[in-house]
Amino acid sequence: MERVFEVLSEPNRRRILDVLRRGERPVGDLVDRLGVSQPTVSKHLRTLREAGLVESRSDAQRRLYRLRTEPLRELDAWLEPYRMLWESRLDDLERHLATMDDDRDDGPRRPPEGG
Amino acid sequence: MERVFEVLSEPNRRRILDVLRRGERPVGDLVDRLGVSQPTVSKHLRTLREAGLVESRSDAQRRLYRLRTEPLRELDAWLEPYRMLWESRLDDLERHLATMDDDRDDGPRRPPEGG
DNA sequence: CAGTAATATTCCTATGGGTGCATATTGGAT
DNA sequence: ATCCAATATGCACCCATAGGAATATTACTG
Repeated sequence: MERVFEVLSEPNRRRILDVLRRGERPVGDLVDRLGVSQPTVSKHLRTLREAGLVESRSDAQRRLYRLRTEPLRELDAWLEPYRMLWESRLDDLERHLATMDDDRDDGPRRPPEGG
Repeated sequence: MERVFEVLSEPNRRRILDVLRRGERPVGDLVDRLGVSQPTVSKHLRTLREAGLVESRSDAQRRLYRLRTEPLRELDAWLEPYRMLWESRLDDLERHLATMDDDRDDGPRRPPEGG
């Protein structure tokens, strides 16, 4: 699970998956579509393969890559208990309350001026 | 989206969310439950807050943190087109075929042995 | 104001990841 | 064997990040 998130955090890898969602593709195709170097694509494919997100088969010199859904199913399963939160009306209530006492505290802390 | 994946890739942060799923909690509670140092928890909470995954409100010296579902909904939306893949029977067919010509190629390449 | 509890931030260091460039490997054709 | 096309790997560099230890900040109490 940890690895799945790490792997999916890279934008080019998600783009690769987006392409493979349409079907099997050779590396060269992905290189063209992503507009990044061939070694970079190959490395991302390796990462994806080791995470089980894609698999490959050989066609002469080419390698055809295709999607594997299993890790994505696990991700979906991880999400499930959270999904229940916003699918219940409970969440709407909480969001309503949150709107009322809005106390975000982003920005950095500043020292008291003049002292 | 990218940031959401990065943030969720950290195990302690996912554990924090798992706890907050049950409801609002002060930092000290999270420190106890996770068994990691207080500064570490505070840093993770900051990361989570900046990613919109949690929000906080003050209760005297304490800060109560609670979950925000919005980024998780986005994650869920990202998953949607992929979910369609395994929800259609098409995927079962593909997996069936994949079982037949199984040519994973993980491990490093080895030179041909002997002549 | 002094003291204390709860939490946040800073500094430092070690580590992992992405990319470019060069090169190795694989498979097919001649 | 040689040459070419397609893809994979190795190496160096830089940037981001997690964690520990120390310290700062905030809020309450007397």
